[in-house]
Amino acid sequence: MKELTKQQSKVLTFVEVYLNKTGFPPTRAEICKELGFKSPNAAEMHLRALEKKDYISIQSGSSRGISIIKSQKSFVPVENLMPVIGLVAAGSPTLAEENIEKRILCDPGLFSEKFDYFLKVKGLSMIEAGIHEDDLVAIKKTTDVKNGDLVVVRLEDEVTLKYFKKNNYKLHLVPANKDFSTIEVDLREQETFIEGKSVGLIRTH
Amino acid sequence: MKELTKQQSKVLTFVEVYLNKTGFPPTRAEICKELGFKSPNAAEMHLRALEKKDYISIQSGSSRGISIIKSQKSFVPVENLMPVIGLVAAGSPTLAEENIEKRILCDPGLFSEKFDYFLKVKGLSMIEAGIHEDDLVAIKKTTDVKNGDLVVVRLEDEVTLKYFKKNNYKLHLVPANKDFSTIEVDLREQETFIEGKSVGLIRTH
DNA sequence: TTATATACTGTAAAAATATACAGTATAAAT
DNA sequence: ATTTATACTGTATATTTTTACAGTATATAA
Repeated sequence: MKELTKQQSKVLTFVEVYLNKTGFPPTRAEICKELGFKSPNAAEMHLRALEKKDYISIQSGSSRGISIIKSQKSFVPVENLMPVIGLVAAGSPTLAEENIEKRILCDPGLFSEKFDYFLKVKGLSMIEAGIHEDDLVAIKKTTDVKNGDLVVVRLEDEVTLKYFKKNNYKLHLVPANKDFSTIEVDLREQETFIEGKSVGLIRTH
Repeated sequence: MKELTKQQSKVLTFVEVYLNKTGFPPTRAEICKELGFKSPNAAEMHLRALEKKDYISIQSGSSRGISIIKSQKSFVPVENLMPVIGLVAAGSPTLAEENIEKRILCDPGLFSEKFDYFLKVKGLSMIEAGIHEDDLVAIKKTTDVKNGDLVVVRLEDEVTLKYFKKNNYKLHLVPANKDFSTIEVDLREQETFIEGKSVGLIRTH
């Protein structure tokens, strides 16, 4: 694919944005208005250049006869690429790009509730809940959790996935493995961050 | 959504097809040519009706100013809508439309191997493998299975999900629950159909 | 029977649009 | 020093396109 000049790139972007917004391509005049050109010929020339470089095709004689030539890039809407975050020992499971192991194509509404990311499970502390190492647990970012919910909690710099149980000032983070013991936290003494709760799980066999 | 007349439906379909083919909407004249009308007003009237019924919007004064109003139906490519089949006692888990409980948007390449459908798990026979009731197990249609694979097998009219183990003429269908016993099959005596194997799992919490 | 909706034809004109042609200006390449 | 590419202005015009208006015909509902 040939390189575009700055102006050509702007024109192409505008055509795509316009198309996205309205469902049909812009006229030369509309391109001029957007980019501040005073002559329709300016737009015309850029379109011709884009056509020569195979970014668009122009149906001559037709109004708004511009088609974007689809590149091989995936056309999956970005909101359906859900990030996978490793359950790292230190720090929050933030959605910063550097924490994202990969992205998975699926519907954010795949489970009963919408979710924000997948957390990759480390360790066997939840094995009796049918949650295995390397399973991807779908996490919805929320602090609104109830007793019995499977939650992602951060204590100091450690992030953990456990069942949530709270009475008064006492927080119990309950594992599902008899070899592990419940983490007991006094909320008056230790700061805790509820990162979210699990709404689903996927596993690759 | 209001019902369309036959002609309105034809016009709408043509607009969609044209849009798909060219990337921009047709003119009244083009609609007329396609549907055999002799007056542009015929197309105009159908478009107005489609607009009134909220199937399209028309940007007045603009050429080709037709936008399709996207219904709530997903416009996701059909190949990414994976069918979910209930694990019914009788018959093959076929992909016939009547067996499909629903479809789920996700990538067929979500797991390590491509799969063809989801099977909804009934019962607790695989609980120790972390497979719960109502989990959706991703099944790849294949007869090429190895010992240790999690397979979908049909015996007579019963379909079951078990671990696969075979030596000579003896087939063992091994559950993962000590309350269940292994199903033993003599392949010389009983016909068995290997429907496929599991390549992954999803669960809604 | 008289509306009312569907489904057009036919014509015409105003407005939108593409597009050709003649220039200007500037920076980088040869 | 001259070409070449980029990046426009400004004008004009042929063509495309929308869209209004005046009709016709037929079936269905009130």
